[in-house]
Amino acid sequence: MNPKNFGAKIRALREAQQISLRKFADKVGISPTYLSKVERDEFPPPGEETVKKFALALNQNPDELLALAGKVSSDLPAIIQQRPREMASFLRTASEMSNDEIVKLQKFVDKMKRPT
Amino acid sequence: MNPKNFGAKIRALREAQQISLRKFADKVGISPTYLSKVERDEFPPPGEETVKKFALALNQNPDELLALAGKVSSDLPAIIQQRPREMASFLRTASEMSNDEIVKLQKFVDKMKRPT
DNA sequence: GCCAGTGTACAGTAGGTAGTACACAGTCGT
DNA sequence: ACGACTGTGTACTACCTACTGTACACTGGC
Repeated sequence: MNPKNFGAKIRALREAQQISLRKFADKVGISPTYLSKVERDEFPPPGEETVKKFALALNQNPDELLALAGKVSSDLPAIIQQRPREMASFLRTASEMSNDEIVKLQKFVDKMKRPT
Repeated sequence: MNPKNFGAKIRALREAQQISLRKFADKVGISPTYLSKVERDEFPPPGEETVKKFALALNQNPDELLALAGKVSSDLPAIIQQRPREMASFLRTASEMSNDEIVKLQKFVDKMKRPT
């Protein structure tokens, strides 16, 4: 929930790929210093764009990595804003659902997606 | 979509209630100066908490007023973060739905809410 | 024993967000 | 014509986010 172990996760993933801190920093376009602090959770997680670059470089799901960073991809708020009442109500209901219910809901939505 | 007429809306609502700028500023806990600028869209909309106070004082739906301000209530991102993949996927699908489909979805969710 | 590469400590900064204080000008009732 | 309102222009400000540059210490290979 809180972004306490974001950095640790990044470090673990990076080390698993055998990339040096400097190379990785280069790849995602930030300074090694900054990355070092972020990986040791001495600094809070970077901004949305940078986290997305992390996800790309480390083959992770961006939404999940962003969640670990305590953020959400900015397209989601934008979607909510287009139907604020409906989406807010939906999300608040969904937050109380069990996993089973979420699965059912996903299936229902999937069916709507495919024509008929 | 963009918060261009947020201020105008606030002013209209406030005038409809016959409340003076100063009284209203007092009520929501900000300075009259600031409110003046906000109402004329010279300043961007205030922060989340302040907008919620606006909504309360003006009998508006907070989520809708927040949307007009280009924001979302912070509990919604928090909900997304608990199931990032599912919620992100759902929202992106929902953003392409017609109004009819949204209504259908709402009904489905409602049915899940009520036990059996 | 050097130097190339590893990570880290220290000290900053630029830009945005969410406001405030003070002083002023116009209007209205008495 | 005075006081008590109304809204507004000018000028800041404190805090936060998302970083950077420089310099340093340690380790391994040649």
